[in-house]
Amino acid sequence: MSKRPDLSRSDLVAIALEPGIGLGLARGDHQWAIATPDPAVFLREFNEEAAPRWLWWDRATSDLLARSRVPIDRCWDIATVHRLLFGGWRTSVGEIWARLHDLPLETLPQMGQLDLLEMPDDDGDPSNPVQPDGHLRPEWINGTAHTSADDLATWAGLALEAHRLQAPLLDQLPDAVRAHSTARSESAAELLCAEMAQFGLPVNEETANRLIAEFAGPRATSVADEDRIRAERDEKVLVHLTPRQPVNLRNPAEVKAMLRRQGHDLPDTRAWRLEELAEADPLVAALLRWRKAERISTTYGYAWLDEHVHEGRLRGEWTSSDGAAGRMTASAGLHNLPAAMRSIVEADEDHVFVRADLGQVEPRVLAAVSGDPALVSATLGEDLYSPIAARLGVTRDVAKVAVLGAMYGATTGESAHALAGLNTNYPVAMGLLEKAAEFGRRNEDVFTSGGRRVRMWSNNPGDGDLDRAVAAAAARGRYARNAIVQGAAAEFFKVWAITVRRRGRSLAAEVVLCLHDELLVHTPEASAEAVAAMVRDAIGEAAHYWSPTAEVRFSADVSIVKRWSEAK
DNA sequence: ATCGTAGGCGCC
DNA sequence: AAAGGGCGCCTACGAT
Repeated sequence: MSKRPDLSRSDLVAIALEPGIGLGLARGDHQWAIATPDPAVFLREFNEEAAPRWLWWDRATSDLLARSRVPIDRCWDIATVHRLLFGGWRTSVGEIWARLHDLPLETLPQMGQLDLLEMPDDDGDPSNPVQPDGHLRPEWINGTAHTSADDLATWAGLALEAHRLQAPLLDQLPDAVRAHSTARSESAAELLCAEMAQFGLPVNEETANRLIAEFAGPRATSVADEDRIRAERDEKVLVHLTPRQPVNLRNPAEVKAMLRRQGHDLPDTRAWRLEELAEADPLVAALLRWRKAERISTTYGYAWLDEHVHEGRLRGEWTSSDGAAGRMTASAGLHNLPAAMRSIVEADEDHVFVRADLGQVEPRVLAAVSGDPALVSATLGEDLYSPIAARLGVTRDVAKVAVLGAMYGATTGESAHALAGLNTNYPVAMGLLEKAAEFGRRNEDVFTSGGRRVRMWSNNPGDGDLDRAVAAAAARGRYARNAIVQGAAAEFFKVWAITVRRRGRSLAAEVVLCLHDELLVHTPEASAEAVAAMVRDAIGEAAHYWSPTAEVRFSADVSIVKRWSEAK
């Protein structure tokens, strides 16, 4: 193993890092072991010199890179690409290796279980990362076996081998070129997720405390105090009951019974059903107000603040493709913070947010992935629904509902009539959706335009009830119909996000939030205008890289704000 | 006690 | 306008 690798930009170079130990690299048939307490320093140097495409096993490396802020743009994350290829999301390095080598999953060594008594005696040489049965050794996967830079070089070498087996699987997909490009963009998005988790979302804690107090009352000083605050909140609803009686408002069945006694016979007590009754019945109005307050105090109250907000940063876990169709997910309320609380998200001193959200992204994505000429031409203007409405001879609202209904699988209501018009005027797009739905009903996996496998699920084999089987098939049809659009939109969005991440670096701009079609970029005030222009320009760049149909137009609302809640 | 599920609601 | 797709997270409750 030589000391100093000679890398070039076109190379694919596998890396494995372990702080305190060093850095292992592998390229072609060569491996390099560099013993150093701070491997990121070396990696940063190599990256500046040559910027090859870095290859690594999984999120563990992304997390290390995010922590040491190594500015990497081009990468390949084996676990992320595995999720693209196989669908689903629960996976591990051990399972990935096994599937790439056609090893039985039943014999997969269990991580973290010290079955000392059952240790087989023909376990082989523990310094070899590969067991005699072909599986990877758990201590190598969880890193406890990485005790030297040489070990890291070996581990990087295995990542290279995994890539050699993985890349050809992308070639088997209908659009191999596109699938490879998705593999690269999804890998970079995974790195972005590690960085967002690390950086956190800027929050003004003072504002947060004040707002929570407004919605949920003061911070409880004791358990008894907490009970008192809850009882007071409940009382505002119960006071409307005649005769007065105790009702557990947190139990939907009791609430339903309470409403029935009040003369409202409802199948459930969901807010949209209650809203139309609220005007006439003060009890219902009070119940809706109660639910909002209860929501904030239980989910986004002081406990949430204490757990997830520290030193002005809200931090949660980010995953780049956990969603069924490959959407990003985030914990700690980052994706579902109530609108009423978004004013707590505030840029640092001398900083602002550039906030941008893609307009009508899903129907535009449908146009791109189907190539339907009529739908493509509808994307050319600012508003996509107006030309559709004109073509169908309906109002814009009806056209919108119909298009959304077609993508979500709606079967009833006002949109049903307009749906027929969609079928005759946009047969290519509607045909693609129907084809996906048919796959879903038949319980066959579907693929996004970028090549992501979206897994279907089977019925309970023991459950022979025909109605339920039919209902399940219909549900899979709606699911598949939506997944090919939602999933492709997620892929396009991620390309946009990583483009902004890359181009924002020289402007000190940091992507701090991704929300399906919306980006929040934390930016020094001085470069705000430049970042806003870049974010806008990045849409075209992302579309050029991603879009299967070049003519489709995408656009975004971009604004410069101090707080997330501002502007739109 | 601990787990999974259902109803509910927040967001897209 | 209709109530269709996705996610995370809360409480209550029944099964284990």
